[in-house]
Amino acid sequence: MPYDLILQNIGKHIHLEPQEEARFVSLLTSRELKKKQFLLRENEVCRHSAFVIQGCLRSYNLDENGFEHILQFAPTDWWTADMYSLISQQPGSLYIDALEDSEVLLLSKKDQEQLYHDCPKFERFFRIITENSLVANRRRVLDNLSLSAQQRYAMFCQHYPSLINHLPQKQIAAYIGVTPEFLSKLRKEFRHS
Amino acid sequence: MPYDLILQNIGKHIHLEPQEEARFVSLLTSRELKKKQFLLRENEVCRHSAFVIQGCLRSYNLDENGFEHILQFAPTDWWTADMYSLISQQPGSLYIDALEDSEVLLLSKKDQEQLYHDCPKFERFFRIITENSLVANRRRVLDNLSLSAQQRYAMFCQHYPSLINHLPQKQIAAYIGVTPEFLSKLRKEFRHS
DNA sequence: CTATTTTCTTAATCTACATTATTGTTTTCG
DNA sequence: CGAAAACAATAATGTAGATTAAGAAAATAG
Repeated sequence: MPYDLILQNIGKHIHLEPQEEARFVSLLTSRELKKKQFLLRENEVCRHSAFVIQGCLRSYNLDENGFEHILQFAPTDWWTADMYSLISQQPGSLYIDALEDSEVLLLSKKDQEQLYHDCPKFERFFRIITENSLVANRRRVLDNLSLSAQQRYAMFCQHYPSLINHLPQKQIAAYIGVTPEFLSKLRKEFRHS
Repeated sequence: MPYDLILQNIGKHIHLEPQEEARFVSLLTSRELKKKQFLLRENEVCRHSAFVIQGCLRSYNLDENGFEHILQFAPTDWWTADMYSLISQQPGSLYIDALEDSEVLLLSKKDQEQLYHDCPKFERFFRIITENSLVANRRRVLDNLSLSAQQRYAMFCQHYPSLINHLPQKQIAAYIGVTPEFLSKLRKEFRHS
């Protein structure tokens, strides 16, 4: 069964009894995504938290010129959602799609809130991973304000070594905030230093 | 008593019984900060969550050239902390200081976790405000990637109208990620359009 | 109230990064 | 497999925003 990974993921922060595990997995639905297939589009309402058990997703928006800007990569063992839309149940601005053939487990907002109510441990779990995500995003805000493109690329390599050889460079460029052409230049300098 | 504001702040998301309110406020300590006085410095361990009841704080870091980059303004009715340091209890990279004479209420990490344990409602409260902060920070990451300085300034004016006339421009520049000189130029264009 | 410090404006010059264009390479897929 | 599409490298040119400098205005302190 494909639930080992998500139960392990939760187990990093809270301990679940067998019947709590059973209850939890009973709420999950599975969904396969082919490469480039969308889990969510701009202006849709996000109704689920998604946990990646295979493959890799990304969430991004489009600017007024149609360029993509990547908010998050979600490889295996990561959670993803348009948090603004999920919380407010208003149309969001994010696209979420698959960078390769992938599989996700979905937990609906309604079930998630019911879980919080029935078993506060789950609220603790999501409180903790939300805190961790907040720390990472605050770090990224400050990095974008205080580091050069060269330094941001170095940080990315350091922080996500497994993604570097896995993702097309243009995706990394759209994450650190430079054009693919400029990243190509940066990498050349990198090699010679 | 100066606890009305913080109880109201909490009351926006959860309902507390009188004895829960009493328990909560008994854990708070108050601290006054003169303008420019620090609540936290780089390399210190952050041991408290802070709630501003008077004045305005800011959290920022220094880049390799000694320039300040502002992560957050915390006016009256806002929470602030170095979340990375608070969670990990490792030395952090943030400075937190007062932009004007201010007063904060402090809740220690230990007491906060005890509260979570004794009364899950508090965990819900902090889960919710952490989610809201995450949404705001993700929005800011994408704005920094996809908007021009002009547009980021316009967003700031729209999102924090009360801060615009309250803060020195150089602080706003250090928040949106431009030099004060360039912001001055932007504002001139703004006026003539 | 005055002196000092901090903040704001303006303008000239500079640079990190964007844009555009071209060519070569790799991946995808029928 | 072979054709098409996506990706990457390189280089010439363009520009948003940085840097430097200097003076004016405002806030602060003594």
